[in-house]
Amino acid sequence: MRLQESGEMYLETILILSGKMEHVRAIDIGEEMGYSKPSVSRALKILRENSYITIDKNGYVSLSKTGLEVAEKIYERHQVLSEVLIRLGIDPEIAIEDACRMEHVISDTSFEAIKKFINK
Amino acid sequence: MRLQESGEMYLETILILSGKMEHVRAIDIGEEMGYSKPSVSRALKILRENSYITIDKNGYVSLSKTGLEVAEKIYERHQVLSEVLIRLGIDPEIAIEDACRMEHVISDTSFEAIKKFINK
DNA sequence: CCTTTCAGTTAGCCTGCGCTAACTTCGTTA
DNA sequence: TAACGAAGTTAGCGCAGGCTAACTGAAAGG
Repeated sequence: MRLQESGEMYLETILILSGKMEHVRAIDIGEEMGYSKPSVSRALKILRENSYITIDKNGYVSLSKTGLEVAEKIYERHQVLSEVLIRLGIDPEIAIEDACRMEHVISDTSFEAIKKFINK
Repeated sequence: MRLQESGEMYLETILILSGKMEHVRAIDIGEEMGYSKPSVSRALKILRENSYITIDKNGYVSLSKTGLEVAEKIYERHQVLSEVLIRLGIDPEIAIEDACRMEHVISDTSFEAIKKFINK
């Protein structure tokens, strides 16, 4: 199952929250993303059914191997793209917003080229 | 009415086709974009209701002032972003595909910064 | 111990935007 | 003139992914 932009955002959010708190629950994800509980509940169900995450009996959400791979890939893009835009002189707030949308639409090829470019 | 990515693509396509042919019809747009006639018909109806285009009695589609502004804005982004990616060494085919998705998600601010960057 | 609160789920709605099937309309051609 | 083909429209489906309302179940407090 091919993950949509929405699914990628959930995985990235889970990764980020995992760095901030011991246990990540659906409610935390909803608060972070500004979504309602049912929206999160359904999204997590789909991610779980496709083995991107696991949810234990306490409701704690963890990324699976593939989920982590996706989340890290998107998060790296987020970081690198923000960095590029900020270096071009854009206000960090706007840069981050734009990076957040661009991170889902760029091909691996283009992203690698951009990354290589800023690393020199 | 805030235009979605889909609406922007239709306007951009109309602009491009206007440069290639005398009169642009719904069927031409559908062929160019790979969409069915009903999809195009409905999209054009919405664009017409929101005054982005006009359609004369022959079925010839024209961009209105605002429609043309949007189309040119998107088309410029398309050109500039493709150019940037190609300069980074990316295969033109991939560069164009990526530009085609990025053109809808970048803020004016970031786009202007990127444009300024490649112009020197 | 009962009640409240919090987290999560289920049911079902809405919008955007693809699609097919089937109809209309009109111009060309046998 | 009858029929065919091309273009456009209407009706209605499907999926993604938001939402609210309302339910369940467990923990916590008076």
